[in-house]
Amino acid sequence: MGRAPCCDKNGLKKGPWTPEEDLNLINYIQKNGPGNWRNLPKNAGLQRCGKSCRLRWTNYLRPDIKRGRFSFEEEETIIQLHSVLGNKWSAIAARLPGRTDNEIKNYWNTHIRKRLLRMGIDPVTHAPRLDFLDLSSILAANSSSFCNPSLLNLSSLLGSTQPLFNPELLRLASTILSLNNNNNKLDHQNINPELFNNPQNLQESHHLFSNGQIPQLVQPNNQFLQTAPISSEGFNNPMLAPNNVDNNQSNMPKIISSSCPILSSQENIISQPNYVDCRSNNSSTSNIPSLNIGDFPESSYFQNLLDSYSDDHHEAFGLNSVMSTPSSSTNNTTVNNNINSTSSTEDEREISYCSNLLKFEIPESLDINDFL
DNA sequence: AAAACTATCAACCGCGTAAGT
DNA sequence: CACTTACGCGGTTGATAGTTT
Repeated sequence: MGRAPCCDKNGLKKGPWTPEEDLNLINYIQKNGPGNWRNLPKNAGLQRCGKSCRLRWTNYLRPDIKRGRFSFEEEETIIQLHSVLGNKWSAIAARLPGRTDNEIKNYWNTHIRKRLLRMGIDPVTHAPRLDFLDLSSILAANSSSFCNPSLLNLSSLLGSTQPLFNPELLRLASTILSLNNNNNKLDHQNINPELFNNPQNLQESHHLFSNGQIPQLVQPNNQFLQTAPISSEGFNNPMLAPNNVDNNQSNMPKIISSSCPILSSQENIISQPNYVDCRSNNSSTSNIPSLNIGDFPESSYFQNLLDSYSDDHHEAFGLNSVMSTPSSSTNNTTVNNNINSTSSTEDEREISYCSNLLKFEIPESLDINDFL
């Protein structure tokens, strides 16, 4: 069955609305209320298609529309909801009072999507993607820093806009570690467990485990990445290593700390309930939690990062809170002390996701040419 | 100063579907 | 039940403002 045209388009105006047209539409809707869009233009004396009138009203003229920059909380809410709902812009907009689906869609495509790509996160699946990264440009731009044998802060290496749980960077870190290890084995005690919380990094870092055994992980799609049993020798497994280690006992590059405001717990170690609890001092396999990320069928890597953060912060950003209390997200200002929710710049927001996750100390013997 | 390029966002288009006849 | 109509949604376009060269 052919679709009926929404209106007769002959002689109807298109393009940007004039102030007079806006006034006509506002006046008419104030008197008669919205609805019956097909007849509205004729009744309101507008040479417009009803669809155009509806769009103008719902996206621009409606009195309850909130205009201006999206707050950090709104942005976080959008990301979380998108990880669950996908491109259901109207559903997302329903949870963001004052924001229209069109506005959210535009903001997603022009800001959030690009940021996620820079972070190495697939904006569709919210899963880490190595192929989205242009690591060569990053390295080239910072090669002078690499050649400096002194302390290298990865944050400065990446510039202020580069996030630090970028999977490619984690892979680079893994490579640095492996290249500089004379025994081609890791000194597990110096490894930030977050390095392995990314399933892809974990998969690619399989050779880094001295015993070749990697904890079992379940991806969001519930497929097992690694099924090898976990060694009972906890110290051979970086995910289970105690955190009271001596960072000075090796000439390995040292991952000094993890202090990402979103990701880290007060213990400076990732609390990632859906993965391995790195805080455990007990190396027994019996204490390894079930690594199932299936609480939400469409949960994502990023989702879990955010949720892990929220677990430690009174569910300030938990998915449940977002889903159940549409307006709470915009009112919540307790999320993070490091995040200025209203005045943060684009770069600051990105940094807030993951700043200072990793800091590396690069030994003098390391040759940057190996990476270029 | 001007051309070229990029980012933004309002508006349009076509499709799916609920509601009406 | 079949058909028609209207609405709402998501993808896309294009005008314009801003930035870079």
